[in-house]
Parts: sequence; C-alpha cells; structure tokens
Amino acid sequence: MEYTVQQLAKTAGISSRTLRYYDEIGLLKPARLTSSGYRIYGPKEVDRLQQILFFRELGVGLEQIREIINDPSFDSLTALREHRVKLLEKKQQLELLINNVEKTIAQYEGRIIMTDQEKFEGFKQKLIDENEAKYGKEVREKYGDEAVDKSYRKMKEMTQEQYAEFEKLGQMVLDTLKEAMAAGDPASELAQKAADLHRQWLCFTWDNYSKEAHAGLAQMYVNDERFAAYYDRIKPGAAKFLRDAVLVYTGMNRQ
Amino acid sequence: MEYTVQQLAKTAGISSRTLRYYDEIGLLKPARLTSSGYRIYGPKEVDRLQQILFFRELGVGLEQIREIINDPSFDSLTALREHRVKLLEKKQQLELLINNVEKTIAQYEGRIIMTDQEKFEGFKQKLIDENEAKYGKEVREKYGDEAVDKSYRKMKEMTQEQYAEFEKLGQMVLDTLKEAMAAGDPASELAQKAADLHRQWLCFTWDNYSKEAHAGLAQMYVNDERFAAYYDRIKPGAAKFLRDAVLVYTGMNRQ
DNA sequence: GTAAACCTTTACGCAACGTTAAGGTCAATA
DNA sequence: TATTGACCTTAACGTTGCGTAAAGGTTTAC
Repeated sequence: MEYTVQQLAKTAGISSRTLRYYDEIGLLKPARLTSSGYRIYGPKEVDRLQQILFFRELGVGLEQIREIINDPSFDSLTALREHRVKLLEKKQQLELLINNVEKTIAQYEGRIIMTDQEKFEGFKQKLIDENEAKYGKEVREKYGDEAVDKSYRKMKEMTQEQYAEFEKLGQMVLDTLKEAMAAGDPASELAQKAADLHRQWLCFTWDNYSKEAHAGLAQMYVNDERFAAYYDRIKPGAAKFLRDAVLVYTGMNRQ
Repeated sequence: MEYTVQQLAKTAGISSRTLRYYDEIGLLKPARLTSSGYRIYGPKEVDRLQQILFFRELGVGLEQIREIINDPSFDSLTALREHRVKLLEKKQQLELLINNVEKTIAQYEGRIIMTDQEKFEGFKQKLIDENEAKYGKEVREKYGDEAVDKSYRKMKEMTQEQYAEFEKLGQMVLDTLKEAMAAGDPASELAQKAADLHRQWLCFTWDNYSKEAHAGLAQMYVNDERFAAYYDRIKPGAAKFLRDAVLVYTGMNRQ
C-alpha cells in the first residue's frame, strides 16, 4: 500500500502536519517523492510509524525515539514486548487513578475519609511496585498487621466533622510537640501534654488503647523513616522526642 | 495540614516549578505567604490541586481548567463523576492499544497478519464506539476468518507461565533452525527437530493441528514478506529453509 | 477550463513547563 | 556567632511538538 501524507495521517489518526514534521526532523522520511515533490509512504514507513507512535504514547521524546529506532541493534520485536509491559503498567496506574476518583467521590459524599497521600495515588508514575511491595508487605507484616489495617478502615469510616476534629487534634500534637522540644525535656509538663494529645489522637482510629501499644507505636515512629519524616519535618529529632515523651507518659521507660 | 511548595510537590508527585507556575497563572494560589514570602498550602489547596490533576490527566488545558473550577456553578462532585467516566473510556482505549501491541507481536512472530487499519487501533481517541461496532462486524467478517481470531483469543487466555513457555519454545525454534541451517539439509535430524518444535509452538495457539495447515503456513512464511522478515532476520533464507523442513516433516513435499 | 481538493515550503505562535542565574531565609552545627 | 546546606524567592530565556496561517504549485472531477 502506498499513501500520500493525508491518507497515512488519516489511517494513523494523526495530522499531516505531524508527518511533515517527522520528515523534517528525520524521524520518518517518505519512501519516495513524486516528480512534483509529493511525499509517498510505503509499508515499511507504516510499520515504522506504528513503532514511533508506541514510543510516543509512552512519553518518549521524538529525538530519543529517532535515536532508538535508528540504532542498528534496535530490535522491533523486543521493543514491542517492552511496550507491552509498559502499557500494562500504565493500565495498572490508570486503575489506581480510577480507584482514586471513586474514593474521592465517596469522600465528597461524606462516606469515607482520605489521607492526602491517597488523594494523589495514581498520578505518580514510578513507585508502583515499590509501593506495592513496601506497603503490602513490610509495613503490614512488620508492624501493621491487623492494627494498621483496622485503623485505616476506621479512618475511612469517619465523617467530615470527625475528620476535621481529628486533623485539628493532629495539628495540636505537632504544635505542642514543637513547643515542648524548645525546653528539651520529654518529662516536662508540656511534653506530657503532647503525649496525651497524641493518645487522644490515636483513639480516633484505635479500637482499644493500651500503654504497650502506644509506646510500641512511638518506637515505630523512630524506626521507620517514613513515619519519622512526618514528625521530623516539624523539627529534626521530633520523632525521637515524641517517643521519649510517650515512654514517660506510659511509664514504659522504667522497664 | 500545611505544606511548603516542595512538600506539596512531593506528595502530589509534581515539581515545585509546576506549583509556582500554577500560582503565576492564577490556577492554584497558596493559602497564604509567610512573612518572608514563602508559599504555604492548606487542605483546600490540596483538594483543588487534586481536581486540577484530574483534569490535566484527561488532557484539558490549564487555562480551561481554571475557567472550569473558577466557575461559581462548578460542582466538584459532578466533575468527579465525569472524570470517572472519562477515565474508564481512557482505560478502554488503553486496552485497545494493549490489544494492538499483542497482535503486533503476534504478527512479527509470524502467527497472524494485520491490516494497516489494525496497526493503528488504540492510538486514535474518538472512535471508541465506532470501534466497538467495527470490531464486532466489519473486521471479523472481512478479514478475521475465525481462525485468526481464535488463535488470538487463545493467546490472550494464556497464563504468565504458559506465555513464558510459549516464548521459550519460540526461541528454541529459532535457535534450532539456525543451527540446522549451518548443515544446510532440510531433511536433517536437526532441521526436523526444528519443524517439530515449530509444530509444538503452533499448537499453543492452534485448536486443531493438521499437516496441511502446517505446510500451508510454512509456505505462507515464504510468500509473505512480512512473515519472511521474522525468520530471515535470524539468517537470510531461514523462512525458505523452515518451509522445506516443514514440508519434509509433514510429508507434503511428495505431492 | 475551471473549481475543488489536494500538495508544497516558510514561518510565526503557543502551552507547559525545564533550566539556569542571582540572591534571600532558616535551622542545625562548629 | 558564624557558617553551612537545604530550603525559598523572582526573573528570564529555552524546549518540545506540533497548530495555524500564508503564498503558491498539482491533480482530479465535471
């Protein structure tokens, strides 16, 4: 089959301008030119265009596409298999995004509550399997088991008002913690108030509070960098300070 | 929760430059500025950013996004429901594209033939329901000839392991073929092994194997330049060699 | 023979940031 | 207290992948 610019453009679902541009930058040159200078594309060009569009769909720059497919060691079949994998990943990400929008609808309808993290799930590209692995295994097996899962579910069941109260309390924990750190003593009155606020805050999502669990969680804040980052962004060492305060508060520091 | 540019950028998976740009064009202004002019974003801005990213994901221009969400009659919930529909459509299109790439792989491997139309399926955006109609009727009646469809469906039903096995077998065909060609005799033991492996490979996607069909396909490998290219890339003349080997294997060379 | 529907090159425009550059701010440390 | 390093700021130019005229030649259809 031979095609003129517009014919090929139509079958490929792109514009003729795009084809001329691809010619201009040396990405896809026509098979030949007619005597009057019209571009004519053949079967090879059709396949090459298809490859180009696969790469383009995956966000690869035109310049880079040219380098890739002009490379003598380039193998179409291998490339196609890679496309397939990437597209499947993209589909997974899209499913995350659909999940996100459905959750967000539920949130707007007041049925559930979302964390800020969740609100952007599916937008980010890379951390797909990392998240899967990390979130699914490590956290739940190492610390979370049941409890993390349960607390998450409970938070999702919160109403708007409850959540506002929850956030406010969370902010108070941080504020009090920061103020208490200025003094520097985890046993101080202010630090103990922070620990108490923290307990109240936890009780929003915890079914049954225990000193042991509270102290254990505080220790986890120090061990796990992701939790630590949450508190340390207020002030470096905040996670440790909170742990110490909680250890005093729960009386677990004497063991 | 309050965020600085970089913190919000990180949680949302975008760059801080993007946030500054969105501020510049009045798309997303920070909740407030610190005394030193630092941008601070609050919960409202987080939700607004989420909405923006949903629109952006669907290819809406920033200018238009601003108009939409600044409109007093804008309803987040309605917008979200529309997002959901659009995302589901996008997913459908992605599935078309994945379908396409899998078909293309099958084509490169010499199992099926594609029309130029099919090669660009999934790239175009709008023709979704048209595709639906076309797929069901025209295409299948015109070219599909049942078998192609069946073999393709069978491949899609393969598990990961089966597919890996299938691929491995395909590679073995090529390897054995290459080795056999060194000797040069299509009736040699090695060449016959290649033909047998080829039969096994075909049986992954064929419902009912017959000597006639096998020999016919082998002949097609030589006739159709696109199939020939797949085998000849191993070694020039490989398609012909395979055909001859298969003709011996099936006993169709004596007719 | 002429209109409609193609094709050509040239060139300016644009969206959505990326990328320096040049400098101010903030919290931890020596 | 000074300094270091990791933040933040504005300003401004650069880039990618085309869209969109403008000005004109070619082909096909009646």
